[in-house]
Amino acid sequence: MVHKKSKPVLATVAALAGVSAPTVSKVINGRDDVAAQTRARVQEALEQLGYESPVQRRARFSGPPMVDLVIDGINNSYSQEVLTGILEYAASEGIEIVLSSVAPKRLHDANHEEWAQRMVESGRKGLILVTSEVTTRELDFFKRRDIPVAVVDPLNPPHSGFVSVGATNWAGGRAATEHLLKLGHRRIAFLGGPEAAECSVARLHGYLAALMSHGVEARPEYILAGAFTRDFGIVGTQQVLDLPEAPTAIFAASDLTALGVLDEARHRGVKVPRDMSLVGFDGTPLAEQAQPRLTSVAQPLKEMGRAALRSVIQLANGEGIDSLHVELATELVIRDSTSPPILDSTSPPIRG
Amino acid sequence: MVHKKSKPVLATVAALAGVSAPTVSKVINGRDDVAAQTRARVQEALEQLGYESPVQRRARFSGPPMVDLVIDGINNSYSQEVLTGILEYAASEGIEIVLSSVAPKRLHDANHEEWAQRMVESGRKGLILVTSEVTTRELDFFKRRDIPVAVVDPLNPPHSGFVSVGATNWAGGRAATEHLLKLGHRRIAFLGGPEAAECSVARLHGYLAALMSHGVEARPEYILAGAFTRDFGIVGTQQVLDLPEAPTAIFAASDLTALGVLDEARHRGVKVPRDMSLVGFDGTPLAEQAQPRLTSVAQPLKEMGRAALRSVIQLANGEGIDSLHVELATELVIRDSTSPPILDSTSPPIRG
DNA sequence: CTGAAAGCGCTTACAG
DNA sequence: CTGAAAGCGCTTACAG
Repeated sequence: MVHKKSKPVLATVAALAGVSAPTVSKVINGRDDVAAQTRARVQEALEQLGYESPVQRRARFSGPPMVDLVIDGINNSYSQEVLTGILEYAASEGIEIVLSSVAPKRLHDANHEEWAQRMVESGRKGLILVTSEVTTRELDFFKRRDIPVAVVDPLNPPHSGFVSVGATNWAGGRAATEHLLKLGHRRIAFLGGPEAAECSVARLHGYLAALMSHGVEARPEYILAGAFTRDFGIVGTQQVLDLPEAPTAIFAASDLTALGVLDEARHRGVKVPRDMSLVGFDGTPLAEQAQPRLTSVAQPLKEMGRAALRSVIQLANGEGIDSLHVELATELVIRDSTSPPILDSTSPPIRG
Repeated sequence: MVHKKSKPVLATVAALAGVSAPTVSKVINGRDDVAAQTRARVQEALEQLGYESPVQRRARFSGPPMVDLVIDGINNSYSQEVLTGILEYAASEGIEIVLSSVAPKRLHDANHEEWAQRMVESGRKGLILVTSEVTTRELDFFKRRDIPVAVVDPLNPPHSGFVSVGATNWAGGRAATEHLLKLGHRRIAFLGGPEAAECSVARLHGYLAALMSHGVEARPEYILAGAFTRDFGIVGTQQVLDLPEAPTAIFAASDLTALGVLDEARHRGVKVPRDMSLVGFDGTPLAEQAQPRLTSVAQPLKEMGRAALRSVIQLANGEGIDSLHVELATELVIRDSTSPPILDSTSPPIRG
C-alpha cells in the first residue's frame, strides 16, 4: 500500500529529531533554552519534512496570492513601464503586489534568512526583482524555502537558480548600429551602462558585431561605459565630442542617457540629427516626448514585467515553465533623431 | 477592582450569544448548518466583542506592517508623485505597501465586506485611496472592522469617517489667478476638472475670488468643467479660443490639461506666453519639462502621500491624530508660460 | 439545527 | 536543558 506523505505535524518532527514535542515547539518559537546541538537536529528535521505551522499553512492558502516586488524608484520611465506591466497582469489575475520595504540599494545588506522566513509566514508566492544583482548565497535562502524568484533584466548573467526575463539586447544593439551604418555613419560612439551590467555588455557586443560586419574598425575611444543616467549622457557626449575626430553619431544604451546627449548637443549648438545622429535604447515614452523625437530600440518592458510575474506564479503553483531565461524581442523604432551624416572625407556615403 | 477587558476567546462569544462554542466555530467558518437567527446572534456577539481568531491576531502582530493602496495607473505624474511620497515614508518606517488587486475603476463594484474581512485576516493596518470617492456605506465596512482609511485628494468633500489629505486648492486657484491679473490679464479662462471633484471646485472658487477682488466680472463662457486630461486641454482650448472674444490667459486646473492647452496653442500658431499666458496646477515634473516651462501651482504631492500613510499608521496604533482633514500648502511657481498680455482695448495694463 | 464529548495540535509551567 | 503532564483554544463527529 502506497502512503501519500501526509502533512507533517509537530509530533512527526519531534519523532524524527528524537526529541519531544515541546522541544520542537521551543525551536520553532525561537526560545533560547535549547542546547545548540538539539536545536540543530530539530532544525534539520524541520527542513527535511518541510514543516509548516498551522499559521503558515493558512497564510499560504487564504486570500489573494501576494508577490513581493523590489524595484528601484518608480520615478523613472523604465521602472514605471515594467511596474505597469506587472500591475496590469496582477490586476487581471487578482494578485496583490507587495512593494517590499527592502530598498533596492540595500538588497544585499538585508537579512535574507529572516526575509525568506517572513515571506513564507505571510504566504508570499514569490519575489520579483527588477534590474538587480543576485548572488548565489542570497538565492539559497529563497530556494531552501521554495520561494520562486524572478529577475527582470538581471545585472548578472542568467543563473540556473532563478527565472530571468530580459530582452534581445545583442540584437537590439546590432539593429541600432546597423541603422546608423546604413545611413552612412562610420564614426559611431557607444555610451554604455555600467560595465557589470549584462544587458549593457550585450548591447555593446551587438554594436561591435554590426561594425565588424560592415568592415568598420571599432575605436576604443568611442566606447564608454558609464551609467544609465542623463548625467552620463552629458559627460559622455562631452568626452567624445572633444576627441580630435568626433563621432557623427552616438548610440546611447538607454533613453535617459540619450536625453543627456541631447542636452549637451543643444548646449554646444550641435543640431540633432543634422550635425549628429542619435539612437537611444528602451523605447520609453521619453523617446516619443524628446525634442527631436528619439530613434530608439524599444524593449517590451511591460511584457517583461508581465512575464516575470507569470513565471513566479507558475512556479509557485508547481507548474513547469518552459525556460528559466527568456528574452523578449527588441524593436528599432525610427523617429527623428537619425539622418545621414554630413559628408566629409572620413565618412563617405554608402548605399543603404 | 478594575478588570482590563481581556481578549475575547470563542467561549466568551458563545456565552454572550447564548450558544455553545461549536456553534460559534461554525459561524466563523462559514458553515451553513446554523439557523439564520442563531447566526445573526453570534455575528452580533462577534462584532460586539471584536473577536479575532488566533490566525487573525497573529497576522496582525507579525512581520512588517502592511497598508493597502488603491491608486489609479502609476503612469501619470500625479499618481507617481503621491506614490513616491508613500513609498519613501514606507521604506523609512519599514512598512510594506500592498498594491491592491482592486482596480480603482472598480472600487465601487468590489465586495467591500469581503475585502475588509480579508484585510483583517491578512493583518493589514489600513487603506489608502488616491483621488477616489468614498461612500458612507462602503466606509462602514471598514469602520466596523476598525480599519483606518485615508484618502488623498478625495473627490467628495471631507467626511467625518475617514482621514483626508488635500492641498489648499482654493488658495492655489486664487494665487494662480492673482498672478495673471497682476500681469494685466482680464480675460482669463478656467479649464477645470470634473464638476464632482471637490478639489476642482475649490480651485474654481479661488479663481472666482481673485477675479472678484480685482473687480473683474466672471464670464460663464470662460469657465469649463471637464477632466484632468490632456485631451480636455485640447478640446477646452479650442472652445475658448473660438469665442468671439478669446481669453488672453488660461488657468488649467491640472498640468496635464495645461499640456493639452500647449498642444492646441502650438497647433494654431498661438505662442505661449507671447500670445497667451498659461498657468497649470500640480507642479509635477511635467511643468518643468514642458516647452515653454510651465508656470504652475505646485501641490506637495509627496508630502500628501506621506501624510496619508502616517495618519493611517497612527490610527492603527491607536494614537490620536490632530485632525481628520489636513490641507497642505500649495505654492505658485512662476516659470516661462506667463507674461503680460498683448495690449488691446479690452485689457488695459495695470500696475502689479 | 444544536451542543456534550472527544480530539487535535500546539504551548506552558514546572519537576528533575 | 529536557520532557511528562496539564492546559488552551478551536474543531470534528455524532447523538438527539
